[in-house]
Amino acid sequence: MSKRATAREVAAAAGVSKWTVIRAFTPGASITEESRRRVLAAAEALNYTPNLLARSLATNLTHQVAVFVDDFANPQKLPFLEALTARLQAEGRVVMLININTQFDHVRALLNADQRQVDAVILFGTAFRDETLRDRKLSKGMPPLFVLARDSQIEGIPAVVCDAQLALRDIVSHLAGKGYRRPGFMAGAQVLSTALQRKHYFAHFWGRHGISVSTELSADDYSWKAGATALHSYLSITPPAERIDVLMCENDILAMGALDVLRSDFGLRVPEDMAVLGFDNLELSGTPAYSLTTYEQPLHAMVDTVVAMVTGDLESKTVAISGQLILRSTA
Amino acid sequence: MSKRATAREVAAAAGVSKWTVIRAFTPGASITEESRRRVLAAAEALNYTPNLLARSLATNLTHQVAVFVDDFANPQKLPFLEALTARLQAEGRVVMLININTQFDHVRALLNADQRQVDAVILFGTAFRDETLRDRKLSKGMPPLFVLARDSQIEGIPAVVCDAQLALRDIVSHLAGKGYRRPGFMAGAQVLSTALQRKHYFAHFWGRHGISVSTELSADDYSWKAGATALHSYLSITPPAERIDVLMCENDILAMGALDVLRSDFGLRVPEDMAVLGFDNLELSGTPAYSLTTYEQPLHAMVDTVVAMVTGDLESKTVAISGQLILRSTA
DNA sequence: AAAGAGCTTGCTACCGGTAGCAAGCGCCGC
DNA sequence: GCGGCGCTTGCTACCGGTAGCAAGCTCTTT
Repeated sequence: MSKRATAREVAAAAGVSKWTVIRAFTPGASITEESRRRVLAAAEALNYTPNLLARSLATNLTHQVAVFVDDFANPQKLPFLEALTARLQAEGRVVMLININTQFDHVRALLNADQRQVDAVILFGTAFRDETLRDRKLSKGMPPLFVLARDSQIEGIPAVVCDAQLALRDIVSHLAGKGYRRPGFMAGAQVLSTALQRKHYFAHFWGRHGISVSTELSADDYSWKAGATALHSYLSITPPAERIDVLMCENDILAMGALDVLRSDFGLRVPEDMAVLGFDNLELSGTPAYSLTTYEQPLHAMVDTVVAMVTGDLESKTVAISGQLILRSTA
Repeated sequence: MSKRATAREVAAAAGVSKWTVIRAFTPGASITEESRRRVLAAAEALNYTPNLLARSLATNLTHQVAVFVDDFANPQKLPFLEALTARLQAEGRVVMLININTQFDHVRALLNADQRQVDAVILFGTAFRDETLRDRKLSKGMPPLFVLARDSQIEGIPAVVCDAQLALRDIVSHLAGKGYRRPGFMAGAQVLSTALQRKHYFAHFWGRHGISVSTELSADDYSWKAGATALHSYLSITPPAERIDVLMCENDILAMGALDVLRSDFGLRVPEDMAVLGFDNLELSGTPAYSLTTYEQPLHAMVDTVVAMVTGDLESKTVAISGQLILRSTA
């Protein structure tokens, strides 16, 4: 396992200077066809390819984009990651996947991403406090930040989200039309802003119908178990007559937990005894086992948009894109 | 947004040479406490942190590990990615997530990873042909390769897998004990080696009971839909009397598709009319809606092992780790 | 034939670190 | 008072590219 060949070595083999070698690998550079052929032949023989590390150091461009994720429980992350990596790779970028957790928090991750000179950071669905950035860090040339699939709580940091206002308007309008009158909301983790947005508009549009949303459940995190636990305790302490007749869950994973508790633990019928809605449209939400009414985020449009901002093809400012209500049997 | 401070600038501010600045940031370097304090104070003021790109170029060590993934349909990828990123980050490494697809194949991905000088490449559950590496690429100092959660088909490339032999021994022994006698196997994509291993041992251990596995279904990929479609066509063309009495699916996602078709489309009882098993133990496999009997891969042990190989704390050679049979109600 | 335009090539300087040599310095013992 | 040891510091050279200037060359134009 010998070391990689360098431009200098190729130059020696081809009988030119190393700068001519570089030019053979630089599109649009000034070089004769003859020289280029000789260099490429030598490069082929020596198995030379340019060292991108050295290039990045010199150009101050790594073509690497850091993606921060702090919640791997929601399967919805996977199709997003697939689309993000595919789109960025198509644009010649590569994803650095950073797991934000208690050992490796936002500050440390940002510092690391900056030291590695990434071209941009995408905060994918991860909560981010204002204080974090006040950590005297934003001051010096941090890479540009973008928030994906969650609202940006920070002035000047653009976000690309599913339009919660349109989504909840459609949802509430559908539910009100169906005759539901006692709505409840289940949020994942209270502090997060997306929860606030969805919850906010849910309450807002019910308010237009003269109905207030007084029941707010909160799950510990975004997982089946958390959704199941939250609804289980609600049903345990609330007599049937006082229960809500429709439950809007912040996402599908929570909704699935809620559905299983309703059907299996309490033997209730959905949607007759209680209707349930989710948000995301996971593959498994469409199965007969769940058949969950939900709202599909415009995944590809969101990813395309944030990638365009990263590459500079689109002005970087907060954008909300409309998704689609998916009617199934739970509401 | 000014540029990052460099060691040279900090040196000027602290009144020392840039090498002394470097030493203040190098653990164990020879420097007086006095100098270190002055340098760190200046660095703090200028918000200096070492540029890891430049360091990588000089040391030939990037502390970046490329992870190749070519199938984002299986939710099982997510907990693995979570553990992988967390463990590698704890070891001071960072994950470069590469999406292998038709636009960006293994050869291109390897070339790119090599040009970026990653310290290692982890092929996570991705199929890899011998020819790919014969692409006159392995010759020159490619980063070391490791295969995770799939067998290595290539001599000299270590793999970290769940022990299929033990797993299928336990599974078949359980099924035979329960009285099943007409086993069938559903594979995801025929060419992949893990499928071959699991299928191989499934047939092997049934053979010990004098029973041969003649029914082999194959799904187009690893998704709920593919599993559902495959079983649907089987049930459609096979009269009840000739059907298998237990179906082993290569993973949980396929098994879920199969379960929904059995129960919802054909109104059959599980496990009375046909038992079903999966492999992976997804979070949703444990829900009342599925309650799937499955086999849990030793996720953390596998991740710890491959990370130890990457960091050099463990000899790099193929390892199979035993998992655990999870008995639920489908078998 | 001379001059100028335009392409090609090599060069210096630089990106921001690391490695390891050698000089400077303080301190000790003899 | 001098030699020697050991720590600290600065230095040169280098990692493998990029940027942009300037010299060399060809070819055209007058």
